[in-house]
Amino acid sequence: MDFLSTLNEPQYEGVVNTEGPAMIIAGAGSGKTRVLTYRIAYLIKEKGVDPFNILSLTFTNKAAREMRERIEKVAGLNARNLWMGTFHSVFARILRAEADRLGYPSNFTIYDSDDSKSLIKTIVKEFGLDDKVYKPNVVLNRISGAKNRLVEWSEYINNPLYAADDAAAQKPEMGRIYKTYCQRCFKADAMDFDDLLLNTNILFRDHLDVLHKYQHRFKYVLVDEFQDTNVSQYLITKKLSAVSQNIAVVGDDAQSIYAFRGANIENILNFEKDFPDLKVIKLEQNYRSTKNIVEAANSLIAQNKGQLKKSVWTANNDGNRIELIKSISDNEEGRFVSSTIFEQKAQNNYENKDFAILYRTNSQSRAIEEALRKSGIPYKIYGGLSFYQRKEIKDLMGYLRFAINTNDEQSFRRIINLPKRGIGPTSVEKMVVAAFEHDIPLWEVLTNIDMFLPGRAANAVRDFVTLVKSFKIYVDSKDAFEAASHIAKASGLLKELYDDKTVEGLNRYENVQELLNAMKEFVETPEVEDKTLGAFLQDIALLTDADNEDPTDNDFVSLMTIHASKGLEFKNVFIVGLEEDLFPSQMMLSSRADLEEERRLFYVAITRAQDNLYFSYALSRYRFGRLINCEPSRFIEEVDPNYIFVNTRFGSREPKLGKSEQPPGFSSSFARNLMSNKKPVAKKPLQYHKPSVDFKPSDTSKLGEGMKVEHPKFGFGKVRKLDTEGANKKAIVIFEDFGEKTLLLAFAKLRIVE
DNA sequence: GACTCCGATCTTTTT
DNA sequence: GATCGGAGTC
Repeated sequence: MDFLSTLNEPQYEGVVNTEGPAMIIAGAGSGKTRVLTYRIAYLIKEKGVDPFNILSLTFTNKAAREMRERIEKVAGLNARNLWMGTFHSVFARILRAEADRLGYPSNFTIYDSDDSKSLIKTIVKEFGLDDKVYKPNVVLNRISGAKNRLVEWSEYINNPLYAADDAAAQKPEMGRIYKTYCQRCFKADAMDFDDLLLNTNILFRDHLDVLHKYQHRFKYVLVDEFQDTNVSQYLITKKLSAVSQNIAVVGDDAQSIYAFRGANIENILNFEKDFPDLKVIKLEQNYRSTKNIVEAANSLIAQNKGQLKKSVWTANNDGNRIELIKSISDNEEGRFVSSTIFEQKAQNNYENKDFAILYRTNSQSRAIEEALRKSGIPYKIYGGLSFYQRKEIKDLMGYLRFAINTNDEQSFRRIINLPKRGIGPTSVEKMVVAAFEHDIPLWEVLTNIDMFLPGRAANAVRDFVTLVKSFKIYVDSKDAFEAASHIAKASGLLKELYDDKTVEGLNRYENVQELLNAMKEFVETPEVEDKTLGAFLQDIALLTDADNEDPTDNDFVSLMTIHASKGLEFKNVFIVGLEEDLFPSQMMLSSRADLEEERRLFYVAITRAQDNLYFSYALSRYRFGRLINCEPSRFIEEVDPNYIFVNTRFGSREPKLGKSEQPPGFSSSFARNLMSNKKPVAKKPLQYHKPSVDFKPSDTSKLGEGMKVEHPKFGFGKVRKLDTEGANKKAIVIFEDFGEKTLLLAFAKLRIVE
């Protein structure tokens, strides 16, 4: 085993201790992936274990793919039979195989969080509740939290503790919503993300023969990113390895950043309890970063109270100190980042792909993006609105999903009136309710529509049913690409997009083509055995954007959230938007009061960097379309100042803003104050592009034809015509920048200029 | 009952 | 800067 010679002592231990339970605590940059891959390779080559008997669970599909490739390099091609993937994808596969045990068909649909949220929204509406109180996000989080602790709705409803909790939160109907939500999912032959784990637990709990089968099958279980697993996931792995005891978990408690999703650090403690003769191995040498970066990260994380004992160190060079940059605005911050990238590339021969810009929230990418575009630096944004979340893609997917599973309520709602066929929300609601009240599948209501819906709409539904039936024939007899192409055309979706000649319309059309291309590729891949549409949908249901592309593939700067950066490394890293309330996030602090998790997030960001690290904050920033003042993040002060070097390039002189970005009231003295004082002084938040005069609808009573007016959105214009007849008073205004608009006077916020 | 348009509202992170 | 919901119209 020549490859073993490259490992250090604890790494070696981590690889060869394959029998019995093991916990590998791996500090950032300590070669964790290496240990995992070598461990699997060692099992196959040295121990002669059949790859078929190894289950390796990772956090993202991408991590799984990378690991598989690396193992194949070391251990040869038979590694292909490994069971490797995310918890969700692996257990979705098992659930499909055993679906009948749970009363599900094996072609069940997987609801993504958008589907879940809209289902919750309809339920809240049907119950006649206020969706301001029962916000879909909040309700879903509550349900998700329960499921991840294996609390099913029946238990939830009967447990007075939960009822008391919900009553205290002014949401007494939560249990009822939970129950209905589950029933609706089941009826639609659908599982949400959490169901994939919960139902696996139920499957293993209620069907011991199935459990035994998989216990026998998976003789070796490996779990990556163990700190981010939730109770539901942990129990699955625990059950699977109860007989063989060959379970290895790898993780770093300092990098646990998914508690909001139910991740539970206590799993680590439970693991020690559940597997008492456990072998603990600590990887503490960091190979990734300079000494300055490692120590800075250590000094930060030392502030956290709850953590395992571990001391990360490195033999690498000191390297540069962390540069702290303050800027006046988020735009300037963007300019600074892009000019620094430019200089670094010129001076130190870095390529674009050596740079990453990390931020707390996706919405922060905009200002950075603009600056990079202006300086002609190629970049790529990860995350944000993912490809599969785009409307046009979801529309087509809705058709495809419905053709596979005609009980999928969410897809049904999406496509039933798209393109318009004269079936409005009232009719839709009638059909869905009918299915529920008569306890029959939705498809049965549709095929016997005369019994449930009178008149015109029924005809439209009949046509729709005929259309879907024809789609099903295609789905059954053709491959994914042919079936989807046909459906895209015959549904009229493609034509509608094609007819839209605006830039966005063109974009949408291309996106749909891209999806079809992906199917073509899928169908033409020789290793893919099942080329049906159903197989394709199963394949992509659990994909995320991050899985689609490899940042090392091409030469561009990477922009992403810190969460998305987990597991990656870059030579140069910018952490931008280091402002109080943004990072640490206001929301995180107020809702869960978990400063430590935010700090771990910062730790993750810092430890992505190999050579150079930059902290950056802006003293004013656009949020919610408004310019607000910001204070530097407390986290900056928590890093030992010995490792930080304050960049004075911009701080020493008064910043100049371009005219277009100077908000009213942004005087040079204000700017000076911002830069010199530690805390910016401003009596009121700055307003941007908001007219100084209040726009009131009552102003419009004095309106006359030919008058010059101002509108908060459209700017200046001239009234061409007033229509004061009848109940609907209208004004037709020709705006200088936006052309002719018809405004309803009851709502129009017009100000008379002269 | 369906459709259209304007204005209000909201943004934490993700499988 | 998108999406949602309400009001008004067809």
